[in-house]
Formats: sequence, structure tokens, C-alpha cells
Amino acid sequence: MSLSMRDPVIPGTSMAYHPFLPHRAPDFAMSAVLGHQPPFFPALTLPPNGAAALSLPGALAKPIMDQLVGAAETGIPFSSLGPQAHLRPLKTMEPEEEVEDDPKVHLEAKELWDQFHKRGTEMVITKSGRRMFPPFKVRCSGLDKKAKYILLMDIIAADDCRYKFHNSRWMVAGKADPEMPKRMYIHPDSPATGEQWMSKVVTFHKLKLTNNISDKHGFTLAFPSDHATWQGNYSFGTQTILNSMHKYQPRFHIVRANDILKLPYSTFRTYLFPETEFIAVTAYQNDKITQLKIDNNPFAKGFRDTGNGRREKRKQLTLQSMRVFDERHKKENGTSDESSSEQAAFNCFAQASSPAVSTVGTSNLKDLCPSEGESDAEAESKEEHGPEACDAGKISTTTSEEPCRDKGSPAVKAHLFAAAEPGGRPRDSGRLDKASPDSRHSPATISSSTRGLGAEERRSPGREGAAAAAKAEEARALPGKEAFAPLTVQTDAAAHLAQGPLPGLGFAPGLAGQQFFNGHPLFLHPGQFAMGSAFSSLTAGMGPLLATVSGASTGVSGLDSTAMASAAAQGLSGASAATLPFHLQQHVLASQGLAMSPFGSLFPYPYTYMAAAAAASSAAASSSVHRHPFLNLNTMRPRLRYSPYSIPVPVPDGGSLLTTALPSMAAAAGPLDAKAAALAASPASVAVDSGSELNSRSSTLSSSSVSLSPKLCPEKEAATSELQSIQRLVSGLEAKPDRSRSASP
DNA sequence: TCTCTCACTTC
DNA sequence: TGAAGTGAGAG
Repeated sequence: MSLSMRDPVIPGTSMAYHPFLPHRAPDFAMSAVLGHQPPFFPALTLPPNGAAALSLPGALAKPIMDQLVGAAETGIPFSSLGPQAHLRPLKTMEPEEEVEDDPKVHLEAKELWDQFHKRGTEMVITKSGRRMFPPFKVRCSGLDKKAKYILLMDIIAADDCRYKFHNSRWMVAGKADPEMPKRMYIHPDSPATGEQWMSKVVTFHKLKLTNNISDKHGFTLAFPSDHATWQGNYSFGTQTILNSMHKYQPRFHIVRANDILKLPYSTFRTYLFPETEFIAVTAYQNDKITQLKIDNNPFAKGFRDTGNGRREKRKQLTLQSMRVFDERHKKENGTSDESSSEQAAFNCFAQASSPAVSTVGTSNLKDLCPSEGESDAEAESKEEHGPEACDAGKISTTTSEEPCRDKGSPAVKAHLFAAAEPGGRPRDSGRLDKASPDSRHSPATISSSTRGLGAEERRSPGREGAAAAAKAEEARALPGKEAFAPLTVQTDAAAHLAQGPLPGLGFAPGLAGQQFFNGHPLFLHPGQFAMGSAFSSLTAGMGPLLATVSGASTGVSGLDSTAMASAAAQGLSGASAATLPFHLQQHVLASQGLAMSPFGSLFPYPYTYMAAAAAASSAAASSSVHRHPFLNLNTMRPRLRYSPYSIPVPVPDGGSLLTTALPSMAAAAGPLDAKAAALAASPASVAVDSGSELNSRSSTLSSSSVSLSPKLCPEKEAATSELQSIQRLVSGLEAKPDRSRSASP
């Protein structure tokens, strides 16, 4: 574990940073002639892995380095090394700091997200993990081309509420269940240069959402308890653990660092895209979302009406045959009026069940059936932001930031600004202004600005984390149809490390000593597990997980940095660390595409503690485990077969349907749906789909009648009544092919 | 509500 | 060709 072996040092040049030291150097000169350490540097020792930044005269480099390496391996204090070596301010050794960057992040597939958000967010989570859809993709710009960056994503609770889907609306159903262990996902390409990041769309499609707390693919990295972005332990993993029926907000982070291990002490730039907020569900509640995803997710193509292999197509074909037969039968019996009525009904429903063009996914139903499509959309909008919504739960785009959730965290320096959003508005300008006075007049711990496309830059006064969290949530009231711009929060972890009149030094020795104790870089803030608010807040969410860490860290708990340093000097360190099961898990890192640092500071969740966590958490959330068999909400939640967002297709017998909607649809649908729009406009597609349209009608009729009628316009109700009669007629015939699904070819 | 299986899809 | 992702639907 020697310095020279870890980080190649070129004699006469600077050696770069170390993750245990603040990313940014303290202002004062850290230089100290070895052997003549200043008073404030009483017990600094060279950590085994070379935490100090060193600059060595070329001629002396070799012997000095030998000494240093020896010291590092033996724990000899600097004072014994002689006067030749100098510690230099880290600042001068941080080439990364020399080039300013100004990252901007653009959310890709924004149109899809907008639709997603507008219709009520819903994201499926499964035990084995389900990918996010829409996929979280961003495009970065403004990065330093040569600097290396780590791009991360995590998902935080958006509020403290539990939700339920009632009357086609998401409603607050109580207080949130205990939070799941925090987990973050590092983009597998990290670290990479800014040039590399900017050359492509950064996608996080491999991130999976799960409700399985027993998932053991998490590996912890401890952050300082006062870290601006992440506090306490965060685990890495490809799966994020979420609570079902809770609202979440994905976050995107850009960290300028070339090593994962430097994350805890690196500067974070955090970006929020409010339209990516969602409610985690184990089964789809909102058919709008279901249809939106079916229409846009390639893997769900089989469920599209246009899909070649749609499972129910056979059933629909059967239904179509039955319907044709029925029509003929009626005509033969002189019921042409009914047919006409039925046709009207079909015209009404056709827009909702149109096949091919449904991929556009734009709500067109509301255009013709405002009582259905629009009312729901508005209702959901009202629901989310209206009186029924949990006040505390209204996340502010500004307070979705970590400081909000980590109440009581020290003031942090953060920059809040809305990044460039082409075509977007500085959506936060108003909301930030609506923030409470507390959030506006607190010390300038957070500054915010809006950077539109050359837009005015606005700054709002900073605020303290806790107060800002509660207050700014009130500013979260987002008009559902408003254009979104990302919120970014830049946090400088080093700011937290700087303490007292000699910022940085008071902390660095502790870190160094800590490393010395353990012989492993733990990334544990000396005070992180002190029995205080930090600890309790930490354990509140993931106590069992931290049990191991905190227990192992007992030796450092309650020690300030001075004590730590003293302890280091006295060689008291190893005792506590020896109990820690710190083993590098390279295979897991490899699974994430992470380069294993030679320091190896990642350690896994001990499986036993994961199990304990699962038990604890499941106990806390056990209300959802055992359900009365009669409380099957499926009976109360009819599954609608129609698609309120499909683009209607002109059909042979009703060709006037909504063809005019297509241009706007295509425009609204954006690039993702352009193809679908084109398909919709294609005569061929019409010809092909008209048949399935009829099928869709039948399908619609077979299942949607329960909830459709209340929202339909009068003439549609009449048609619905007619359709229902047809449905009843067909349903009996439908049962047979349905049951024989497995037997069907 | 949750979990599992199924048929279907993409890659 | 098969692994993996997908919603439907049953339990």
C-alpha cells in the first residue's frame, strides 16, 4: 500500500490529490517542511495509500520517496522523514481545477417524459427489478473535454406520502413507509472524459427498480455526514430499492473525478427533471400509463394493437367475426338504427382504441371526449398539486435536493440553477420566488440561478437545508403542462470538510488517522457515526445496514479529528477496524463497469445485515404483505382496453375520425413518435389497422363499460348502452377462445 | 396489492 | 438461439 505504487509520482512534479483529502485545497498553504511540522499539523502521518499531496525535488525524489513509502507502510509520522519533502497545497496540484467547466444537461426523450408526467406518473417495480420506462437519458454539454467525470443517478423519495390509486387518481393514502436503503447507480462508463460524455447520449436504461430489499447487489460507500449531496452510506448497485405506492424523483449527478473513490469528497452537480418524477407500483394502476408504455416501449410491442403478435389479436379477430355476424343478424332483423347507433359509438370509441397510430401516445381522446381524457389529466394534475395532495409531499424542484431530505444537515454551499433547456422556460423562476422566506433569507448556503438558453441568470438567496426542505416543497406546485427545465444543484463537498479557522486541516488529519487505523480506506467521516443526530438520522432509514459499519467504527465514534489524530499517533487505530469485514468486491464493480481502485474502499453490505434490514423494513411495511382475499381491487379497478391516447385512424365506415389530429400529434409526440405518426398517416397502415380497430372496439366494449359511461357525453352514453348490449352478446362467445389461450396455436 | 407465470417481444 | 424485457392475467 505504498504511495509510489498507487499513484505514480514523477519526481519534480506534483502528485495529484487523494480521495481522503478535500477535493479542493484549503486556502492556506499546506506546505510544511517535513520534520518541522507546524502546530496545526501535529500528528499528520502519511497514510498507507498516500493521502497527502507531495511535491518532491527531482534530485531528492528517489530517496525521499523511499522514505515516504517506508513511512507509509510502517506508519511513521512525517516528522521522522526529514526536511526535504514538502507538502504543497492541493490546489496547485489539481489540474482539474484549472479548467473551469459549466456542465449543462438536457433530458432526452423529453416529449415522452412530458406525456408520462402529464398522465400521471407510474413506474413498475418488481422483485427481480424492472427497468425504468421511459428510460432516463441525458445529453451533457459544457464539460471539460479532458477532465474525467463520473456520472451517477439516484432516486430519492419525492415526499413523505404513501399513495393510492382511487377513482382514476393518485391520492395521498397516508404517511410514507420507512425509506429503503439509499442506493445510487454509477453509469458503467464512468469515469470518462468530458469529451466522451458529451459525444453521446448518456443513458441509464440498465438501472432497475425493485422492491426487493433483500437485494444484495449493493455496495456501500460512506459519505461524510455533512456531505452536501449524499450523507451517510450510499450503496452502489444496478438496482434501486423503492417502496411501492410511493413517489420518487430521479436525480442525475455529474462529478468531476477520475476515481469512484473520490466521490465523497468531490464536487457534485445535481440535476433534477421534475417530469421524471414517478410513483412506484408493483402493478399498473393507471391504464393511461400502461398504454403509453405499451405504445413506446419496444419490449411491449406485443401488446400493441398494431403488434404483429399481439396476444389478444386472435381474440379480437374472433370478436370481430362475432360482431360482423351480429351486425348482419341485426340488419336482417331490421335493426339498422341500432347499427347506426353502434356506429356512432364506434366512432366515439375508435379514437380511443385506434391501433397503429396509438404509438404517438398523445392524448387525443380529450379532443373529442373531453369528459374522459382531459378531465382525467386535469384531475390528476389537481390531485397531485391540489388540496388532497400531501402538503409536505409537494416536492419543490429545488428541495428535491438532498439537503431537503437530510434535515438538519449543515448548511452547504450549493448552486441551484435551471440548466439550459431548449425550448423550455425557466420554470423555477416563479417557484423559487414562492419559496418561503426561510429559504430565501437563510445564509447563502445555496445559490440558485436559472440558465436558460442564454437566458437571464437568476440567483436566489441560499437557505439552510432543513428549513429549505420543508418550505421549498411548497413551491413544488407544478402545473402539469408546464414545460420543465432541469434543476441543478452544485455542491462542494470540500466545503464541509473545511472546518474552523483552518479549514481542511481539522479534518484531514482525522481522515489520515482513520486510514491509518484501518489500514483500509473506509471513507468514514470521523464523526459520521458519532451518537448524534447524524447517526440517528442515518440509522432511521437504514439502521440495520449501518449496524455493521457503525459497530466497526466504534473506535472512531465520538472522536473529533484531533482525537483521531492523537489516536493515530498512539497506534490505537487498528482495534476497531479489525472487526470490519472489508473485502473488495471487484466482481460487483466489474458488473457496473467500474474500475477497481487500488485503494479499494468499497465494501459490500454484509448479507446478514441485508437480511436484517429486510426484516426490519418488511416489518415496518408489512401492512402491504397480508391482504384479505376479498380486497381484490381488481374488482374495483376495471381494466380499460381502450387507449385514451391513441390517435384515431380513419376507418372505412367512419373515416372522419381525427385525421386532423395527426399533425399536432406528430408534433407533440416528438422524434420518438414521428415514426408512429408517419405510420398513422400512411394509407397502408390505415388499411391494415382498420380491421384491428374494429377489434379494438370490441375489446373495448368487453371491458370498459364499467367506467366509461359516467364520463361519456350523452350521445356516447347512448352508444355505449348499445355497445354494452353487443358486448354482452359477444362476451359469451369470447369466453371460449379466451380460456383456450394456452391451447391456441 | 403483490407475485408469479405466460406469451410475446427485442437484441 | 437464447437471454432478457414486457404487460396481462390468475391467484
